[in-house]
Amino acid sequence: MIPRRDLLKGSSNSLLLCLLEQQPMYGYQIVKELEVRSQGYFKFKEGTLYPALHRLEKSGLILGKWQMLPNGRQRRYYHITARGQDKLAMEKTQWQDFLAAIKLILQPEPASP
Amino acid sequence: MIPRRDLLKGSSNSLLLCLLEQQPMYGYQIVKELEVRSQGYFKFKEGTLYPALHRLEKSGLILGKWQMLPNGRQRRYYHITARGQDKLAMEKTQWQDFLAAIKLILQPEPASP
DNA sequence: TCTTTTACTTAGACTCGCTATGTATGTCCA
DNA sequence: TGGACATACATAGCGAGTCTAAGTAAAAGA
Repeated sequence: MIPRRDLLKGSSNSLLLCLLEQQPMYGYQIVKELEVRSQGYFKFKEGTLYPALHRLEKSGLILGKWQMLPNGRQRRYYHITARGQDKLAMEKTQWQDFLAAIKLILQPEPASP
Repeated sequence: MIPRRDLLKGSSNSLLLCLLEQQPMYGYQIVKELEVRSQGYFKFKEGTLYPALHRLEKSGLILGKWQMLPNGRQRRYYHITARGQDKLAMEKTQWQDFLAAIKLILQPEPASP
């Protein structure tokens, strides 16, 4: 199985919002979580993930909060915002529309009788 | 319905190969055909389509042949090659894998008992 | 101590879809 | 005849987003 990660373009935002809707997470955790849940398919690179998170935060769709761990280390936990939830709902719909359009090409409808 | 054409990235090659597998077509026809079949969803721009066709031809996946019309005009008909058919079969599989991975994120599997 | 893992950041390359423009001809209608 | 519109292909340059690659830093484990 060869993952086609270029298919990701345009979907990564939705994936991230979707994860963060389920619970707040930090970057490194997101990478691991995506990999585990997709059974190894998604392996976000840092160069993909962090800029994406920064973009989402800048757009007000997520909010990052630094959190201090007992051992003194810091993690940046991202929470989805209300705007982010609206956006996610919209993107899910758009994703369905896209799939439907693709299906029409791959399996052309027979002409109506 | 707002088409999310950026989802197209990485899928346009497959779409084109898929169309051309069904029958040889020329550029302008492809644009129209995609729009009709997808019920208006896909509206390839020239700046998307023609470079894509050139790339596919350069990779040996399709083959363009100029054809003279009775009225003296020329059209470039593209045919899928054997390599193109192999590639398409592979991309369909990869597309399924991608969908499966997405689904795992959107609808997390319940933990096994 | 040394390696691996955790954790975040960013610069630069590359791909690919888009806008915009150019060329040229055919068709339809007034 | 002239103008508008559809047909038909091409490409330069922009922009968005993913990747490679490198840097920083500290905890955990061998």
